[in-house]
Amino acid sequence: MDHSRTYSIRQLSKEFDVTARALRFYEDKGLIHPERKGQTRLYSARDRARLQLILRGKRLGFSLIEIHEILDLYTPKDHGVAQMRATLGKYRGQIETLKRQREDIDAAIHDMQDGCVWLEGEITKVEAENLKADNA
Amino acid sequence: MDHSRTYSIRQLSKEFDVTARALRFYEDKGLIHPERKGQTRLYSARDRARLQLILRGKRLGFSLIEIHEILDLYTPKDHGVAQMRATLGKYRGQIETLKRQREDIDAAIHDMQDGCVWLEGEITKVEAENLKADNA
DNA sequence: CCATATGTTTACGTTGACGTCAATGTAAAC
DNA sequence: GTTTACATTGACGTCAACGTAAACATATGG
Repeated sequence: MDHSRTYSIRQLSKEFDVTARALRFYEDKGLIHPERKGQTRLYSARDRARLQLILRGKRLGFSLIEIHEILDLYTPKDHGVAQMRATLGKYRGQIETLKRQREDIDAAIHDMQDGCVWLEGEITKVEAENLKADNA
Repeated sequence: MDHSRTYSIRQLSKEFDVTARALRFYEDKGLIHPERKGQTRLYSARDRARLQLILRGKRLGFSLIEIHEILDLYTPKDHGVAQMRATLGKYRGQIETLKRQREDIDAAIHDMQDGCVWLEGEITKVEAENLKADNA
């Protein structure tokens, strides 16, 4: 994890399996701010980290706007205690959101596991009947 | 949880805070199939349960198409052992998907909690400095 | 009897998140 | 030097997931 190297748009898009178009789109929406060497974009390790956060946010079903707000929480801006307290509140709100989401996931996993157990039972049932029929 | 009663479109939309338009849309996409008394829709407890699953899927960031496939897993269709085995595979795949998603969530929660701790530290730091300045 | 509330279908509008060109630049490879 | 590969910026297209508006039926209370 070399912190000083840079990445081309192709390298990043390949590594994370997103299109270059998507990366430019994220930049357009203010989610990443890669440097420019002339015209071409140079992504830093920090940009890479932000991209990881973006993609994780997407996997969790957040919109780009929401992800933008989340990313803002990661960029330190110490504008007085009041601001910091407000940011702290946002952190906690975000944690609550995520926890609720985890409850949803846990419920879904349990449902699916119950379904698995039931289905396995049904399959063994049918197989038992097939055996009985074979022996008749 | 009376299993025999029915719900109007308004009742459901109010209870789950979705518009009637959305409910009709979900029906259009084949996600729910309420009965009709004449023209008007009558939602059963089963439809209500499916709606819950739909909304949970949405909260988890699944598309309506994906949710449709998930819902299919909930509707029993015993078409031979081969089909059941295939369905079992889909169940397990879905479980894996959900578990990966939970790892994402856990990571995000940890990040946010780290951020909280750090921010709390910064705030107390600044407060300490303010105190020092007051005593000077 | 009429207003109000709730229901319906059909159709077009909108927003988000990109995809898909087109026209152009640049840099390495042959 | 020219082809090849990858870069750029617009501009328009597209798909999902609804919103919104029009035009109408049904029923219920005052």
